[in-house]
Amino acid sequence: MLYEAFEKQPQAKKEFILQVAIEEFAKNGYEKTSTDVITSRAGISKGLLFHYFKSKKNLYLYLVSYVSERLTEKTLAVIDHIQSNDFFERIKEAVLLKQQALSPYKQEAQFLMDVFLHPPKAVAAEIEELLQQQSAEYGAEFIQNRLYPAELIVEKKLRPGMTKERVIQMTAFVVEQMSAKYQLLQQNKQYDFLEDPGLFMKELGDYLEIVEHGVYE
Amino acid sequence: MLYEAFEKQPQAKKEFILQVAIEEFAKNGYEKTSTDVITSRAGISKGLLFHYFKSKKNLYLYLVSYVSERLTEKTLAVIDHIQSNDFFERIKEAVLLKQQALSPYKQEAQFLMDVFLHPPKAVAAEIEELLQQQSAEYGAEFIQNRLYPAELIVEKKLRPGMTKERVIQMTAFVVEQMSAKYQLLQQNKQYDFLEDPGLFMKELGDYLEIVEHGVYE
DNA sequence: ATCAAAATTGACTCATTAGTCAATATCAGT
DNA sequence: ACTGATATTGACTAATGAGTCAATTTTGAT
Repeated sequence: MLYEAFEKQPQAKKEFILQVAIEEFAKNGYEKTSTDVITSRAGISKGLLFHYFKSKKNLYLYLVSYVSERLTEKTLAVIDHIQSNDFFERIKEAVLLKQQALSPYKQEAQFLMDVFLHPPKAVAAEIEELLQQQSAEYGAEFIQNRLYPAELIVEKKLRPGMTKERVIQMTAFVVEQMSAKYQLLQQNKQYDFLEDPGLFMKELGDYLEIVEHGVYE
Repeated sequence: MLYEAFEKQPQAKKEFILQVAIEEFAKNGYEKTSTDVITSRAGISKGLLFHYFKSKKNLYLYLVSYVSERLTEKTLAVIDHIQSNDFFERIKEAVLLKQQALSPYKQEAQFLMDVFLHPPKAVAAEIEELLQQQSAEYGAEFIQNRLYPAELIVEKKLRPGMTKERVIQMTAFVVEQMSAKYQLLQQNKQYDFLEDPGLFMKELGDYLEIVEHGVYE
């Protein structure tokens, strides 16, 4: 078993160590995070951390996997509670629900977003592989289809030349880029959109309304 | 005069040193760039670099200023060559022209984009200030108005409830986020959109077409 | 209580890096 | 050629950080 020394520790201790590590990586990024700081904050010796994980890189990859799994779980749990049966309403509802569900996991969300946006060169290849595997395992395609269900797009109302694929592509683009944009604002502490999704949802709503009118009729 | 020891060097030498530094910072980011590598590649001693710039931070800020000025210049030069008188056509033309104009300055473009996207904490405050000042000096507002000229939006054709401001906001959002997205692809060497703007322009065109239909009539 | 295995420590190594400074080389004016 | 000023060097310092390991503590079985 990989990391068996670590895994056999009591759950509370494991979680505390991971939490500290996530905080540090989220705050400083991979390179600038010091294992000395992690160990002293977590109240364990340096030797022990390396006994558990062998290397900083392994610790980081473990965290990526751990956080990704947890957040995917939360996202999945939320996705079935969506009520709306209109394509665009549904997306707004989904974004809002997801935001709410993830609001207790701000550091984790920030950590993961950072992994995607600035994968440290030292671990880029391994991360790619790991996320690929995990997105297969957890059915990223399935989630995508729940989030942007093609069958809710009213084909007959589409403008000539417009396709469902293009609708989905543009909508996903808007949602993803908006998330990234506000993530950046949040990282620079200019806005906390997990606390108050108002501004974010307003801008998203404005854009989606334009998209809706842009693809239909 | 700031950095007078450096400024009084022959132009060619100055440019070579700056070029090397830009390359290194663009490739590695602020933290992971080593002054040892810069000096050895530039063929000068370490002491000399610090004689010129006092600190790594100063060198970085100097580069931000230098690159930002040069690229803004190039952008300004291009902006008057735009022919199109349709709001959306004009934007596509502008993006393409700008892309072409900046294609000999790939490293610089990447460096600057990186400064915006991941400002190193150690210099974040100074950068903010510097860019603020420079955007005032070089008339960022002016450029913005040339790129997204409100007077080319046909007010009478706008849907009820739609405003010119919202059109501009959404259009700018799409253009900026597309640039950021492809910048990231380029950084990960998955696509070179300065060499071949085809894919980029296709996606941008698709989106802008939806926006156009979304705001008019 | 004893003892072997496992957990844990923290001082140490080795590599790296920003920044310094005394020594040396170059140059300009006489 | 001489000299003072300026340009340039590169070995050195001090700090930091990943990873190691011999020594110590804890644990659990008998």
